Amino acid sequence: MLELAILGLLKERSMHGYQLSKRLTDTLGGFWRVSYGSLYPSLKRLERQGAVEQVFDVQEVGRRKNVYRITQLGETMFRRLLEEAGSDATGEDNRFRVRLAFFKYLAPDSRIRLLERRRAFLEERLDAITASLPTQRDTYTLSLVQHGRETTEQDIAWLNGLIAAERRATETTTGRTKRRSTRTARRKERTT
Amino acid sequence: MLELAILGLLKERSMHGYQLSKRLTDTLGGFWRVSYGSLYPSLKRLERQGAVEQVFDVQEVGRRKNVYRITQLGETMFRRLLEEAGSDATGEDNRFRVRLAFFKYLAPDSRIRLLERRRAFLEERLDAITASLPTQRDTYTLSLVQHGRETTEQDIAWLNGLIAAERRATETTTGRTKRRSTRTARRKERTT
DNA sequence: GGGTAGATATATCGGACCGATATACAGAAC
DNA sequence: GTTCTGTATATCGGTCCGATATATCTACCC
Repeated sequence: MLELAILGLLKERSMHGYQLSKRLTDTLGGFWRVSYGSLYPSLKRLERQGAVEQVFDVQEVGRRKNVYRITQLGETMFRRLLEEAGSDATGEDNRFRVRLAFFKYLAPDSRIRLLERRRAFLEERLDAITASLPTQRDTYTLSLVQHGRETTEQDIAWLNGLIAAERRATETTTGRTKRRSTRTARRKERTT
Repeated sequence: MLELAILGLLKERSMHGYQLSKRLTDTLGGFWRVSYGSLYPSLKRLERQGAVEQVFDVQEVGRRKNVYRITQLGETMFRRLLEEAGSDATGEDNRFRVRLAFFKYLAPDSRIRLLERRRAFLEERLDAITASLPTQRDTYTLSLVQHGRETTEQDIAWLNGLIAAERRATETTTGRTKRRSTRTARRKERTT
């Protein structure tokens, strides 16, 4: 995940570790502050693999700053990691966030596929939460689970918005080719 | 974190690993499904430390099931871990969820203190998010960050509810003992 | 009986990531 | 001048994850 994030950020412009860390906490909306204990080793690993390389600015004399630039191999790695079907929609929530942050590099249909898988995952989580609700006898765990339910519902609503927008964009593009087809009725087909 | 969770669950009743895993995903509202790759080693570690011990049920003959019971030492450890001011309100979100799940074992004033620290942390996060909003030029990261902002706001509102409820409970209790003293003015005294 | 499918149950390995900690230099504040 | 805050890199021990392997129990069908 970290490798994907680093490569994705370095695609935009070359940076050093400290900057990467800041940009990362920014684009991830405050969740997941990367630890330097993972960032710097990861950066070195990527350099060893030839995915990134150091940029030596002649201007900079005094202060030590390890500025990295993404290589061709790094670009390829980035594509592979981004496309990879892995446990991205599933599993830890930040996994999905990182992928979403680099959605612009993904093909529209891949985007929709990923969003839908994420939604399916969250709907499963929602079902599990709802099922576990009546078993909560403790005030605090009850509140915790209820709040979790609401948050999950809002996450799903947000995803629905993203999916709809993505479809609209696709439709407009294809619509330019094949005129009429203002159909928006989509089949929900919940696998329950 | 896992140790705290295990001990807290074993306080209610003795269980084996598989049961612990299920109960944990339940009480945590679907976030954080513990991996067996951390659960079983953790259980062994706790046994080695004398915090838990195996229960041998004579009835059970066939199937191997390692049922664990919390010991006196384990109870002490649980107290320590729960009380511990560590990076609980701060840092990873599940840390806080686990603590909240065992709030009933915490003194009311400790509860309020923890909730307020959590709120302060989330407010800082909210500020950071708001500050980073105008820098987002990408549609997707913008949406991501905006959604993060809303989620954080709702988290804070939820915390406010919990804090209010906690205060109401405290007030009623102390009111019964020492009549007047509707003092609610709290000194924030941020240790910055 | 035989087959197999799915839930229950434990275990381990390599590696990703964290949290704490140390170090050092820059610029501003006073 | 000194002190404080922000920038910057580095490393260590340890927790936790994800994949994988294995075995048993229950339930169902043929």
